[in-house]
Amino acid sequence: MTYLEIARMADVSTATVSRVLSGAGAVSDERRERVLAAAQELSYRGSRAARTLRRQKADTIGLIVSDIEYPSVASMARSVENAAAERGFALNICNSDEDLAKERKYINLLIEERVAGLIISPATESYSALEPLERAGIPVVTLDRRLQDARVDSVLLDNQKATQLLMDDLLRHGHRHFAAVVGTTVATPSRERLETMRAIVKSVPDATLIIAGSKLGETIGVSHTLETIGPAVTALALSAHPQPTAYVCVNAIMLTSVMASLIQEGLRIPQDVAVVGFDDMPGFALFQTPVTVVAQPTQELGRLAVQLLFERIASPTRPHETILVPPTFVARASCGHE
Amino acid sequence: MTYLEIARMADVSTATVSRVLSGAGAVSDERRERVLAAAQELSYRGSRAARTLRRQKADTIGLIVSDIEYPSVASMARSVENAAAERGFALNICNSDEDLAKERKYINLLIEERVAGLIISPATESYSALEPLERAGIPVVTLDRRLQDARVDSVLLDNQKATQLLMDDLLRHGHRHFAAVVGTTVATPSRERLETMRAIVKSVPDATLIIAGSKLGETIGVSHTLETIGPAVTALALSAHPQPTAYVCVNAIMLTSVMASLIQEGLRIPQDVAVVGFDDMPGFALFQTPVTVVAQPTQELGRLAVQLLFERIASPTRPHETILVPPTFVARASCGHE
DNA sequence: CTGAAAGCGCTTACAG
DNA sequence: CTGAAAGCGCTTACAG
Repeated sequence: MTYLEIARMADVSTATVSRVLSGAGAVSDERRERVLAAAQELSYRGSRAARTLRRQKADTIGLIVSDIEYPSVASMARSVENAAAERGFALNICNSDEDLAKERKYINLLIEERVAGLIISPATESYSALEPLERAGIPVVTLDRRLQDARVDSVLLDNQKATQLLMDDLLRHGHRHFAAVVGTTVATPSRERLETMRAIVKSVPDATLIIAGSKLGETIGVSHTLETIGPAVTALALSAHPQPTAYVCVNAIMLTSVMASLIQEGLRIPQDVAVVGFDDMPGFALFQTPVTVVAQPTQELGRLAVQLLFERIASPTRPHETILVPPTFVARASCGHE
Repeated sequence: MTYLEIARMADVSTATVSRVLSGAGAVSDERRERVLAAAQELSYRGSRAARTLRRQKADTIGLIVSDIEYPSVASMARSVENAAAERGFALNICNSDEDLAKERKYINLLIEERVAGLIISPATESYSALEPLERAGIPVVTLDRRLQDARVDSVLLDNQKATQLLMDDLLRHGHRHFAAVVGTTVATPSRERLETMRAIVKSVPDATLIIAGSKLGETIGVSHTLETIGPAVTALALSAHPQPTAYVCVNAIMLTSVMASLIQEGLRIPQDVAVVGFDDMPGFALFQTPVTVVAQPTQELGRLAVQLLFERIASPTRPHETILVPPTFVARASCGHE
């Protein structure tokens, strides 16, 4: 099961075995054959740990996401996995649940794994959480999010544009009173989308905006979010003056929960209130009121993140880059009355 | 960054450092303090590769699923991750896409990682794919699926019971002509559900059953499945004699796709046809026709799989166990007319 | 193109 | 409770 056994069987040195099996270094055809035959014969199975220890670097990249249960996150993760596999790299996926302590734990784990690089949707926009990675010399790309200071490469949706698309449509449908349904506003998507909404609302006479979100850490887990966010948002919004007529939801799960609560309150969509959101989801087209959303090109986001990461690995000193990916507006019925 | 540096700073041996930091072996309080202080001071970060190489076993377990983009799969994976983390184990998640070659590749990868155990939803029910794991001495639990011969521990839904619940309801609603919407029938859930449907249909006079599935390997990826399965199933079913009035779908994505196609064909649900399925999904309650399903307790399935795996690790020779978890019937509107 | 040899950072009998 | 020393399975300058 080790190079030594193969070396003996093939009557070569372990160095030669390594050169053949790792694909690095020139070996004569004749010896190569013998090594390959011996490896086959012994049904040799390598030790990634030995290789990693010796090279001080694993053939693995890390991926820290908020929660892979979210459909768009799962889609990005699949895309990252495929792109990593194409390059011969394994992928280590971790869920932070927007929890800084968990994020720190997983960052430490991945450093101890000596991953060749890390793609992360950081729980905050502060660089400090990522500092240990820099000290460990591990390249980082942020996905779906970015940092306040551009000290890493980033790939994310053009949130400003996406929000604009949604708001334009709602304004065109006559809406003036908005509710922003967000989770933590410490992370990029919610913060950027909320900021854009604020700016737009400010520019429209008599328009209002309330923030109907959850406290940090309250939206842990899809099923929990599904249960809690709708009732919380609905209670807040229905007691506001003026009451919002348009709900803009930061993701598909929150949207589903909010819509269910509004319907339960007896409100009709879109006659009484509009409900739109970011992220498409299978089934949104089949809802009793089909859901208008801006969709993220999740596959492309994942692919670009991997591409950027490997470019960074290849040239560690190149200037940092931020790629903003354009959203797709999917007009269905939930955006409101004329 | 290594034990040697800590050992020097704390004026102890590397053996003592190891005993303190790995938590194994008795060390005097005084020395323990010194080691901990030195590790802190040097902001020490361990090498999992070194530990794994030395112990010939990683503090990691593997999880091979069909496709984590499926909502119920993601939910199980999260549950497995949490249960593994509780025991101090990292988790390595791989997607096989029901592809035997990919599955083999990932099994090899996890063997080379020297994982302490593997939880897998195998792409077939044959034991042979798992044989390399036995040779490598890696304990295995199958999740959501089982093998033809009970040579491993298994945790899965009670598919017979689940199918019975769905079929009883449809029969009560007057349906006699059924379409089974399945993916590959090589894997457990589809096979067991289909078999149960066959048996039930056989026992009801004049009842018919058609299999409206996809060829093996055709259902790769959620978005692809979503696009292709509905049209394929609809085309087949609408040309059948007699035409099915009830569609039983093996998972939430297929159900969504089939429902969309049927509606597009002008059929009303449930007045013209009933559509029910396995696996609940966020939003099913908000569909224009809310969807009747049997839900899987995905969290429990994941938790039980980890529990079984660690019991197997602790006692490798105990008899194999298969846990059948009961389904939950969620009656909504799509199950049909009276 | 080839091999001898050192060494990556841990753990673990073994002896005391 | 403690330390010296071997060794897990690879890779990689180095010398030829």
